[in-house]
Amino acid sequence: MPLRLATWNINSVRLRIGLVEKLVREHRIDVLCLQETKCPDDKFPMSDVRKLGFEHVALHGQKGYHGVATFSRFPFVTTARERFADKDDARHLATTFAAGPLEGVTVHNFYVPAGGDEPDPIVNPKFAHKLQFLSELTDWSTRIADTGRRIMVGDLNIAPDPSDVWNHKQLLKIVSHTPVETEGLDAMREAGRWVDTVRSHVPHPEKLYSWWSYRAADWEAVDRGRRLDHIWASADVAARTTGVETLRFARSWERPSDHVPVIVDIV
DNA sequence: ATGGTCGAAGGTCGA
Repeated sequence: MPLRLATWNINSVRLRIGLVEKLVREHRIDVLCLQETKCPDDKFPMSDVRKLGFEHVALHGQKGYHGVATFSRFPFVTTARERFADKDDARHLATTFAAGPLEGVTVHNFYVPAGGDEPDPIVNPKFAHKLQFLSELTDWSTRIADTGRRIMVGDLNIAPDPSDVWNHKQLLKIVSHTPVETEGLDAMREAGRWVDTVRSHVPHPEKLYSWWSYRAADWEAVDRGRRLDHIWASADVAARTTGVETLRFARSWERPSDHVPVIVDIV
């Protein structure tokens, strides 16, 4: 049986720990990477996580905002909590597996800044911050490009291709799909020799989304989604992926996150 | 063209 690794922007882990349980039990998740936990480490619902069978837990949280967490059935060591773009935001967590199917593989769990509404770094410091974060991710990717056995997952807050958004032309000036962002993400992927494992299994131009705004009255009927959540891997690990799932129906779970889980199977 | 909804914190901000 392949290992199942999931990434999910949970938008408050304490509010939605029940949905985490549903995901893990119904989809046999072995490694789970969460973003936007919005939870300080000392308030994390650890006993619930242990009850789900995750003996190995790494946290990088802060009060109120951001926050990432990685759980696993297989042992790992936490190898980094890097800071980017001159801020101490909790947006990265690296874990390196010590045993199991991912032995020797490092999983990087990221929550990239959303960037605010106005796609102009001059007037919008949040967008400037996002672009700086992206630039530093490209440098970081360049530094590890010659190494194998790595996975990068998370909410990258960019939908890179026309088939990753409901309307390419209409979103060109909307933060998450502007050319400076999509080209930046492409540059980063190439710098790190990352393989977009989701698109390896669900090729363009098939539409694929992982996020739908809370603001739409009927998200499913309108279906104005974006693919903001990603699973990338070095070529050696990408070659071991046997399939991916994007759990669109999770957007209809009770009191849902605005993002849905994305899952990859690895042998 | 506009405004629409969430969550955590908590006397708003970030998404």
